[in-house]
Order: sequence, then structure tokens, then C-alpha cells
Amino acid sequence: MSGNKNLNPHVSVDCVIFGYAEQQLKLLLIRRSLPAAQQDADRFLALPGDLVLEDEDLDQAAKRVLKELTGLDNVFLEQFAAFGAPERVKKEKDKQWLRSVRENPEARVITVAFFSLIDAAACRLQPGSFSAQAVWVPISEVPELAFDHNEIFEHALDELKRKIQLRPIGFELLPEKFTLSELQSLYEAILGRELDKRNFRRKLLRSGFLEALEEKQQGVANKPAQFYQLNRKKYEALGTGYVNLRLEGDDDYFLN
Amino acid sequence: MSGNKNLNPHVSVDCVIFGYAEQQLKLLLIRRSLPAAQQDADRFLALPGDLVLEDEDLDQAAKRVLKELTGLDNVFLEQFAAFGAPERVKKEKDKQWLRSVRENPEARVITVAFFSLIDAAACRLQPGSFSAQAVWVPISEVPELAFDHNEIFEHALDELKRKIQLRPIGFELLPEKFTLSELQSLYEAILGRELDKRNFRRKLLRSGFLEALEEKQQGVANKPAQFYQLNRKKYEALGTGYVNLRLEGDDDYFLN
DNA sequence: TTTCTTAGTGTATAAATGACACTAAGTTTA
DNA sequence: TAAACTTAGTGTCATTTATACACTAAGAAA
Repeated sequence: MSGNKNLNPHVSVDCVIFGYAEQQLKLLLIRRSLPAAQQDADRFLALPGDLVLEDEDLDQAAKRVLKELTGLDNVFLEQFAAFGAPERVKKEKDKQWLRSVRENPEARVITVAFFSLIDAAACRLQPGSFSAQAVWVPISEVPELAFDHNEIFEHALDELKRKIQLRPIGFELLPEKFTLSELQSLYEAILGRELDKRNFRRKLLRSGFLEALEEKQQGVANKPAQFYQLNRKKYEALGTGYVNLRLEGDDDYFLN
Repeated sequence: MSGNKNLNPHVSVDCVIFGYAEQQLKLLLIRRSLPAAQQDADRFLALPGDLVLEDEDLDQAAKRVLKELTGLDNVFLEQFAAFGAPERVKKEKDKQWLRSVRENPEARVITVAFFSLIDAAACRLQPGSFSAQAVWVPISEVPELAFDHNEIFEHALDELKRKIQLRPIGFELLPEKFTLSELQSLYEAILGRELDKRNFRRKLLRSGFLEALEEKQQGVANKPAQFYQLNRKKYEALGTGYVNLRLEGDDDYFLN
């Protein structure tokens, strides 16, 4: 990938991009093809990721790679962990693929992983310039991925479950304007449990991160719901701080 | 450093080790000497860190490097971020030092940072096999450090402030048995604000992570305090989960 | 025996939590 | 055009948790 730029053969970035569509939390993956790929069995899925350039910061690299492989731009990526097991690039299938695309396919590669939440519906995925093709996969149907990408994904999902209770980041997955029911469904999809409607609304509204819009839903076969949007000022004021959004049900410790 | 093992010239680990002694939160640093060091001005302080070995996992590397440079063993290190700005190893003073110890001093190095809390009083620091010498420095007196180590340290301190409110990790900094007043002073030192004694005790005791011992202080010129120890079972059951230890005063968002 | 120092305790008010069930507003359908 | 259907939206009560606040207890030192 990345043509013939000056790559650092030892360090890569990988992006775990979560999206939400059709009531499901999804993961963005790319299809990699083995050298002489002729059928689907010769293709496999991986997180969007690649080596960093010699003169590039890690965050830049993550943005660039994501753009190159999926067409996505202007995504806020947050670093969450580095993965560096020496054997992480040593599975036979991965080595085969590496030999076809890397100048130094035997090199040990440490990867720095980023994650992000985006509105899956709003983004048009552009297949990368090469054979890479980006697809959304429901998180419950994520197959075996390249390298240690399953581990990276699981790690990111844990992180998401935690963070969503400490920072009002859920909005990022929804369109600019959304209803509280949509937001609640999203939280339920992420946390994997149901939440009480009234308590959820009370908590989220009291947090002050939501602004009611004038507008309501139209053309739905039931009482139209109020639209809300993120209160950007308040959100930005939070910076990287945490807020207690702890939702019911985390009886003792949360997550786990 | 590390003799002539098979080093990966592109990836290093750095350890941010916090300790507590004399009522102060301290940072463990090592003194590096420039090639022809003759006076103190030729020495400078850095986080304990070094390149990883080719066949070594990142966590292993952090443990090994910490041991080699400070003599510390059996320390639980937690990865918290990777730092990879291309210019992070390009300051003149750092380059001078790199030329004296590295085979490939011009290489760009990405570092994975770990942090840990230890009982500073209980550990005897052994100077590393080379000229490295480990010292505790109060966090309010940390000078300009090598590379981007000031940034790494600040980042770790933020992380500590957050984590201490989400996980009962403060104990790690104290001797096996400690009094609640000692624990409270420690929390105050970390958070940089005072806490209400009665509320603090109530909160910590109710969390269930503390066990009262029979034993009391002896020979103090006042009412002897009860000793407590960590409830290891409960602590281990928590795993990597979070618990709401949020202490008073984080009025709206915590940290910042 | 008085003084000094830190340990240790309780309460009252205010706020947040969590469990719980009905009405409101539209569209569709018979 | 009325009835049926679907999802939106709301309030209360009992319990728990948060916070602010001041005195007594135990031992050592003077």
C-alpha cells in the first residue's frame, strides 16, 4: 500500500472504526486479497491499517491510512493501545499477504491502534486505490481477521463500553440530529443491555450535552419524536475530561 | 545499554514510575551521562526506558528495562500511550547521548509508555549496570527531561489522576499495611486538593477494598491509628474494570 | 496532670438513583 | 371516519448517596 513512500517497516497504525446503522453497531473492515486471489476464500478481512511513514506522526499516519483505505476523511481518531507481540505478524496467511505487499515482509511490526465512532449512514465509503474494499460488519458477526486484529477489536470494544459511560461520545455515531430513542437504542447496542427509557432520558438531558431542536420527525406512523443535537460548546469544554454518565445496571463495577 | 543484544532500533519503552515518600508524590528518573561527562551539567534526567529486543513483547521489554536501569522487579506496569512524533529524538542534547550509546542513533524511535505505582519506601534502588543512576524526584520538581519525557510524564500524571478515581490503585503506593490517614494524604497529593476526612473514610471503607487489621500504630505521640490492608480478593476480582470511587470536589467533570 | 497531636465518629439536608404505567400524537386500516 | 396500532413522552415515590460540618478519644510529651 501507499505506493513507494518512505515507510518505516517496524511501526504501523490500525483503525477500529465503529459505526451504527440498521440498529446495529458495526465495525469497518477492509478486504485484503492474497496475491493470486481468485475466489472469496482467498480474501480476508482486516482493520484498516498500514505502516507509518518515516516523517509522519502517529496520528497523522492513522488519518492518512484510513483515508487511503476507505476514503474517510475528517475522522477524530483516538489512540488507545499499542500491540507488539513479536509473533503478531507471523501467521502463515498473514505472511503470504505481507510478502505480496511489503518490501520487508519478515520485519516485526508494532502497531499503534486508534479508535473512532462515526455516523455510518452519512459516510460514503470509497474503495481504496488498490484492491482494498471497505465494508461494515455487525460486531456480532466479525469473522477471523488478519494478524491480531480480533484482539485489537475486542480491546477497542471494551474501551468503547467504558468510555461511553465516562464521556458523551455516543452522539458521534448518529446523524447530526437524532431522537432520544435513537440515542438510547445506540447505547443499548453498545452496552448490550436494555436501559429504562425515563431514567435514560433524565440522565442524558440533565447532563447538558443535548439541545432540543424545534424540529420533529415527519411521516412516521406514530407520534413524531423531537430531534436533538449535541451541545458542541459543552462537549468541547469537556475536552478529554470525564463525566459521570454511569448508566443503571453497572451494579457494582462497570464493564466486565 | 543492554549489552549487544538484538535490539529493534525503532521501538522503545519508557516507564513512568510513581512513588510516595515523605508525604510527596515522586517520580522515578535515571541520570544519563553525556559521553565525556565531567560535571553535573553534563548529566540529565530521563525516564527509565530503552529499545525493545527483537523477540520481546512490549510488556516484557518494559519490565526488563526497568529492572536493568533501576533494579526494580515485580512491578506491575500498565501501558498507557505510544509517542511517535518524528522529531521526538532530534534535540541536540539527546542526539549527542544517542550517538554515544546507540548503533543507529539517527533512527526515528517510537516509544510505548507504561506507568506504575510502587511503594517508594520499600524498594531499594540499585543503580543500573552502567552509569545510570536512579533517583526519586518530587513531581513538583521534575526538571527538563530527555526527549519528550516531560510530555510523557504529564500524560501519565493525568492518567493517574483519572484512574485513581476509577480504580482503587492508590494502595500500591503505600506499604502493605497503612492507615487511612496515610491513604488520604496520598490521594490528596495525587489529586492536588484536600478531601474531607469523614467522607473519604466512608467512601473507601464502603468500597470494600480495605480490610482492617488487628494491629495499630505504636509509639506515635497521639492516638494510634488502625492499620488496614488491601482486600486482594476483591481487588483481583475487579480485574481491569472500573468502580465509581469518584471523590468529592470533581464538581462537574473530573480532572482538568 | 496538663498539653498536644492525630484518630475516629454521626447527622441532617439535598440530590441522585431506580423501579414502575399511563397518556399523546400521529399513521394505517377496516 | 372511527378504531387500531405504534412509538413518544411524562411523574412519583422509596431508597441510596453526597456533602458539609465539630467534637471526643487515645496516647506521648512536657
